[in-house]
Amino acid sequence: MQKPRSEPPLSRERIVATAVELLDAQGVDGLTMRRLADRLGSGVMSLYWHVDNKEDVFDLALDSVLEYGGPPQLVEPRDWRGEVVHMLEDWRASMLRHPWSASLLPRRALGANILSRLELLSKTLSRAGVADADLNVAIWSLWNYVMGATISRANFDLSDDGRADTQQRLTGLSERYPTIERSRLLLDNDWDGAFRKGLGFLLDGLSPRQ
Amino acid sequence: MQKPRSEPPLSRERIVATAVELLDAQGVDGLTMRRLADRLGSGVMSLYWHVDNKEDVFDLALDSVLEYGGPPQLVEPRDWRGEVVHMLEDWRASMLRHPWSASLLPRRALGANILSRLELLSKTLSRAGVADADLNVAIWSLWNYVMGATISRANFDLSDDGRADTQQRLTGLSERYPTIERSRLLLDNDWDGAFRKGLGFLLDGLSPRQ
DNA sequence: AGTCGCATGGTACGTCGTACGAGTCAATCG
DNA sequence: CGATTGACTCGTACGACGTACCATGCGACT
Repeated sequence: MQKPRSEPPLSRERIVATAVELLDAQGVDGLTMRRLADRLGSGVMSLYWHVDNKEDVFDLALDSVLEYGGPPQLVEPRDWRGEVVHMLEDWRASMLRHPWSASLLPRRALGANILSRLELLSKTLSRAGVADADLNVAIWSLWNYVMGATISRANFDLSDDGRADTQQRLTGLSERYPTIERSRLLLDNDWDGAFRKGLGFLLDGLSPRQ
Repeated sequence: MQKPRSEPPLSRERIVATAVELLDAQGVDGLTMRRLADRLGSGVMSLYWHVDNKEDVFDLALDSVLEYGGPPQLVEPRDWRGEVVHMLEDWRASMLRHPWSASLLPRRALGANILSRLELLSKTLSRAGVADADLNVAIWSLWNYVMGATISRANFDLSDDGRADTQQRLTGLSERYPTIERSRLLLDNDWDGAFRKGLGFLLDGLSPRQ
């Protein structure tokens, strides 16, 4: 008589993967150690052999979601703008696939995958001829832009339940915020286009002057 | 024999103000309904008469910290760039005075004070001659930049306890992230300067073309 | 056979958010 | 004047949480 052979043994990787599943399904508040253990078919305290504490799980889950595969071969290696845009759009897409990551990131330290992306960004801009004095500013500006855009967007996804809500809240406020209303700022759904266009403007500003 | 006359009556305002104090002192996880009630000299459940639940407290505290007094009289009314910069720097400063706000913002809906700032931004850019088609993109780009910059900065404040930590972690990683190391990206402390400079680049990119 | 590491998980403690309902007190009404 | 009402306060209690502590099982090595 052996165990139902249902579950492979616990491991850090399996825990993290399952945590990501749970976060995707239930959001930040939906992840509890008990639920996580349930899904893994293990006892709660067994997790603590592989993981320091719940914060650790958050850190690992977040970093695991931010891996970058690198630019596609299609891109000309000299096309620094294309490389930067590709990496940043991939970054944003990764986070939007897991909206909880946006609300988690502000409280967590920089994981390995974030540092890799920053390193790549740094190298690319440097090769593109951005002056050393401007390099850090450029990197932070791009990073900030992506972070802000992603967080705003993810936030809207969460707080809108089906748009009708916002629609209503806004018409109630339209006389107090006329310009917002007129420009339909909060109803414009073309997030991807806006992201790309704004990124373009930012890169325009950052480009080495001729 | 009367009560020690120590505490004024409960009110929504007093609750929010005390919540902000507590958040300032103890951070996001330091705010509990019990501690809040203690500080107010009241019973825990009394809070629930004035406030829906803990989430509500977070929302109110956040919005209360983001009020904007408007630009100083010194600024030429035609100086749209100055106005925008002033408002955005004030925004950033307000949030950095209360670092918990940065980690709270990503999960909350837009409060009245945030909408006011967006409205002001919108109006100013519109008057400055930004094309209608670019207006939303411009607003979001600026908002995103400020959000990202502030969140990153607040996060560093929290996670660095005294810098020595980061210093050490980084020297361990210097061979893996050479460009970051070389540019001293994570050790450069001139956050304010970087913010202003990056904002300048962004505004350059957004400025109406001549 | 005995020992030792890795790995698992049951029990229990302290803390949390908050539902429920009983209590106080001033203003209002018959 | 007593009765009623509404605004407000709060003690108790419940279920869920993170995790400290400790007992147990298991394969490898002596």
